[in-house]
Amino acid sequence: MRNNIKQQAIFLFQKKGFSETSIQDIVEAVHVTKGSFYYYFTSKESLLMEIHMDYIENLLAEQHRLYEPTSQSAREKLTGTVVLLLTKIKEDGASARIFYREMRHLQEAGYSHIVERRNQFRRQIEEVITEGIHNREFRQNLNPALTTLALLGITNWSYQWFDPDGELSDREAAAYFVDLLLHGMLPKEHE
Amino acid sequence: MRNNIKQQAIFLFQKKGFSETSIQDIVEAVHVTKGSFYYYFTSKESLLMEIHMDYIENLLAEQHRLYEPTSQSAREKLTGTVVLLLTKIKEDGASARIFYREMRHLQEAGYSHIVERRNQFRRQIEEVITEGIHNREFRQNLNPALTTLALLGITNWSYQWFDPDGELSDREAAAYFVDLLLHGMLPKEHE
Amino acid sequence: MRNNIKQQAIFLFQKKGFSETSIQDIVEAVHVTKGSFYYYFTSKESLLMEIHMDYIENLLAEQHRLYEPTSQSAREKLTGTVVLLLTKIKEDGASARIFYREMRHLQEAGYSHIVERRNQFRRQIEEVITEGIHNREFRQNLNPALTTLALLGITNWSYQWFDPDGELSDREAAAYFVDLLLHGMLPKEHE
Amino acid sequence: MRNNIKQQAIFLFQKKGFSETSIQDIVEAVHVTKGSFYYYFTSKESLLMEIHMDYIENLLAEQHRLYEPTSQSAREKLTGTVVLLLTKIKEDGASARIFYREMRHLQEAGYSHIVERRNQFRRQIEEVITEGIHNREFRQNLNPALTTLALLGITNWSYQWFDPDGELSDREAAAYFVDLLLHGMLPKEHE
DNA sequence: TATGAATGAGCTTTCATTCAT
DNA sequence: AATGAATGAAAGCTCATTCAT
Repeated sequence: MRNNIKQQAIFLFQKKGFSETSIQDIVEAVHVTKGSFYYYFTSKESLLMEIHMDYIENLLAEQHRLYEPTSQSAREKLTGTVVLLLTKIKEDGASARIFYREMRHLQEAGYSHIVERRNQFRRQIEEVITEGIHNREFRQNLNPALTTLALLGITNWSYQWFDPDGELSDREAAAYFVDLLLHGMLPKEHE
Repeated sequence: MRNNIKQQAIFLFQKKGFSETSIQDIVEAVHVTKGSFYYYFTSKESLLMEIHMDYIENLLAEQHRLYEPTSQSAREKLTGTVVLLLTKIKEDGASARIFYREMRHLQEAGYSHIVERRNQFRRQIEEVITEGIHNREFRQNLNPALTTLALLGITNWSYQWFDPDGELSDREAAAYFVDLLLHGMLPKEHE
Repeated sequence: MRNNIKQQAIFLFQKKGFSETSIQDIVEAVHVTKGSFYYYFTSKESLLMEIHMDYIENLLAEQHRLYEPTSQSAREKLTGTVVLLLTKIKEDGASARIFYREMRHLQEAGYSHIVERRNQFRRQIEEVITEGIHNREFRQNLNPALTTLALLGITNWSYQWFDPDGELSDREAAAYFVDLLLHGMLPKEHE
Repeated sequence: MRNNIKQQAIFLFQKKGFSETSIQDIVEAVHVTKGSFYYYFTSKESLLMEIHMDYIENLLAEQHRLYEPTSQSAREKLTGTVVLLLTKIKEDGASARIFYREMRHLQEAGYSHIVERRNQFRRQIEEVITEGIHNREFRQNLNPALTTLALLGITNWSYQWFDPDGELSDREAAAYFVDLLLHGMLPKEHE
């Protein structure tokens, strides 16, 4: 039940937006009464918070799993990150879209917490890039912070156009973006 | 007056969101009455539409001006595009954020129109890239559509973190992103 | 309209209690819509506050008028006070009952204000009694504070049983209570 | 358990009011579940009725014990009554305050019953006064009904200001009020 | 050109109560 | 004896919009 409500809410928040989705909308979709909703959740906003928490904690856990093996090169980790983010769209696209759009409806305390976790995710990517620079896997004059923001821009923007049922698969898109990021748009000198 | 209302609305929509901003909020900010608002605008949504139209039409006009001179290389046009988009944040940040966040509140007719104009902007970037491939300015196996989406991802995501009053200027950020897109992250072979 | 709402609210609050009276109840009695209510009052509680303010300010004004003439004896002032309070029941009984019963529904700020004004009314009665003791109009071992509380107890309790349409008039009740307070229940010594 | 619930309810009803106290509030205070509440009480209102019954029956019993000994003078009985009522504040203040404030939430049948018992208490005081008049303990032109209401006003109003932990004890307050009622405020003639 | 009164639909939330277990 | 899930009605309040002036 609790989970049922959450799933329907994710679907509706993503489709119509948090403010535009009423508790009525949610309980109608789940075929229960408003009373039931408030038996399981203390407020509409606490439901949103829970959705945010589920999403970011899961993402951080996957990032942790990805970066753990010390044997991997920075380049492999970076590729893994892009794949992770694009794959998430297929599986968790609705949650992700909510995450990047409805955060402002959280109240101060929850908001700060989510921002902190979100920054953590970003900083860990920055570290991988810094590592790659030291390794000489990447070029020396890269700016890790800006490069991370570029990477996140590319992947997060995908939530606006990527169609999991379209011709282009998540892995193909990820592969293309990694290649673009690594090699750039210019022809190789010997071409 | 009309313009006054629009400016305050842009500020409030950006700060609090479209749904969270009431007509009351707007008219209080402008120091007029609700009646006045409805003298100038037929609905809250038509005001939003107008804000969207102003933004996209202005953007398309600037794109037109940028791409017109046939003497320019694809690379120069691309650089210009990134600079244009990042510069807009400083000057028009609020409108831009509304544009990418509140579009869903437009009703069908307006929505489609905006989407069409937005696609037009995107396709014209695609064309520049295609041109550059033919020119051999860019490498031959670039995917113009995906590359454009990467470029838009990087620039549009900037609205989430770019601080016009921060240390990094809009031009510096643009320069870095263009360089990253063109050369990629890997070291040059002879390095 | 504003006043109309207030009058009906006073009637309903007195009859059913503040919490038990819904905005719906009030607007139905006035034959307007809920929207109208909130056009005139910012909240149910602010309406209650206004009722309290009207009541206590009016009472203090009447007390002021009563105590002003310096020619009057303490005894006359005291008589006037009892008459004032009992007369108010006939004219303002509903407001009075609300005043002594629903104060706790005011929020902190308003509550403190009302308490302060209420104490002021009480202290001014105390002063009259103190004055009468110095004058030797009253006996020397009276406790002004407790005597005032006794007087207020007698009059305020009247709101529980006094029927303005009954056989006993307000003036008769007042006369009796003044006499009782002044002379007590015991027979005179020479009786 | 049953009693536990009742005690907590008395505390909460007195502190927050009947309507403002939810079943949830009560069961949380007792550390049981809502289901348990309804195992012991049929409704919130029946709990209130029971509190009222406990209070008034106890009060009547104490009055009975007080008035029984035929040897006592009317004056002694009256003094006993005032002491009884003021002492009750210290011991049963919460119940008393509920009694005089929340009666209106009882439904018709229970309400009438309580009113009847309450009147009985009042009438028995009236009888003592009537007795005292016949005895010539009190002056001949006393009105027993109004005098009783004055006495009840003084004592019941005490629930609004009397602080059992303050400097003034219940017995001292009672003594003062009895003295005031018996002798009045005026100086003795030979003073 | 501008106002202010009025509306009605809808919102989030609370709560006494029921009932199968 | 006690629980916890579920309900439905109603609460206070907000808000885009209308319209006579």
